[in-house]
Amino acid sequence: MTFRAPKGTDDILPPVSRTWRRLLLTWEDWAARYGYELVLTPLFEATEVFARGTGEGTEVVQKQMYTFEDKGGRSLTLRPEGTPSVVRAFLEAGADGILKAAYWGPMFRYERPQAGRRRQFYQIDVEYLGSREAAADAEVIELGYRYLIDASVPGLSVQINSIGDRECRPAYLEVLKEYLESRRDVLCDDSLLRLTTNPMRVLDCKICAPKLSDAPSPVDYLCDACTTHYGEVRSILRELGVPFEATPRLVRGLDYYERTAFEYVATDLKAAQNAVGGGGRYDGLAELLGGRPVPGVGFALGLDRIVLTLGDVEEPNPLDLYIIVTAGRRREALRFTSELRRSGIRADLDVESRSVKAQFRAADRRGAAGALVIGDEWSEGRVVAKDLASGHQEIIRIEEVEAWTRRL
RNA sequence: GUGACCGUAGCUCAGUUUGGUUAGAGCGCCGGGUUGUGGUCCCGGAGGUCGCGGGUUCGAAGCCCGUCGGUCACCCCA
Repeated sequence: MTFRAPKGTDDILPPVSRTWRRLLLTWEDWAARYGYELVLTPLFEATEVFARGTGEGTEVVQKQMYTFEDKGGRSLTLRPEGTPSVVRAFLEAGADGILKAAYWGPMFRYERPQAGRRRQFYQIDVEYLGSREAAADAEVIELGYRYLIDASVPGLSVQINSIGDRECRPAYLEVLKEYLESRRDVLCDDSLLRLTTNPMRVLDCKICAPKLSDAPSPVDYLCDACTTHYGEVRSILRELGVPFEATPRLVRGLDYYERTAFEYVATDLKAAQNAVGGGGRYDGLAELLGGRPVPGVGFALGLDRIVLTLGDVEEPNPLDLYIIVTAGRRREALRFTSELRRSGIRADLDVESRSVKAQFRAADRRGAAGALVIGDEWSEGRVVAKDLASGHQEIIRIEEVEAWTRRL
């Protein structure tokens, strides 16, 4: 073995890739049902898009970006997340009104790999741009929930919170800082640093949080507008039948979030990285990128993590018919297989001219429902058709093959 | 960025304790047993620079150092 995939990246091959394919197909279905349209943006952007969008203060921007200079001297960065790109694209297109965007693809962050944390990882994303309404928040949260349930993620819990907006957060931060100053003695080194850079994140610290149970929560300092918004989001979610847990200590790691913040947690997952998705409202992001105000709310789901929660169940590569080629009938077999495929039957064959025995074995391993022998009977317009589950075999006319297959 | 554990066949692992001659098993893969018939069974085959580099030694998969990689946790987040 000479080359390996770079550290923290994965090759996704069968049979595991079958699960990925299924997850992506069902995702396309759910996105379409909720009226979200495909939006594709570049995998890299001007570094500034993330520096200003994702936020200079975030760990992601400070330590985790794959940044490089191209031959024209531009500083570019492989996207560590998708939201700033979509907002940038919306602004660049001069779009107005509402855009409901759905997409999926690889994201890149330079980190030490572990279970559920890769350097190239895959997200399923949704952005609802152009509305400040709580109904938009609720719809986005509902869509993610319905999809994850359909994907059968075990032990799913939806946790939501409101972290205030530009009106009320500054006052809350003052109160929080004051409180944290008074508890300096119990804070860990990291939290002492965060006290000045991003005090809300201290509430997220695994070491300190248990000792700070009496810390002020953002929800208790919301302005009237935020309180109303948060109340509406919750009441609509109840109306829609989406179970959730109000989690006052939930805080997000990206700077642009305000008001609604939420996470999808796979509580059954033993790995430390059990947040299978997360998101929130980002009404200020467009302005951070130098554009006009465009409100928005969205989520990102970690595909790799979803797959992780599903365990090692192997999915089949469904096949209706395996075509068995005998000596001298190769051309006929190729042509007939093509006809079957065009009529909607999942058919495959062996191009290696191996023994009939080997081909039957292959048919069995592929889990094909039936096998067809293209042999001497072909000259009379007939083929041997074998039901591989029962072992029953008969000679049928070529025109009957399609109907015979559908009965299997 | 910090720490712990681990690298032997495609996969899962034995062999390292006490260095000793040709490095093993199961599964998987390919072929034969039926020159047109799968799953079970029997037989055979392919496949390994023992992660890589250096050192100690008459001799290293095994001991020492380094390095790369993997896994998990911290941190961070999807």
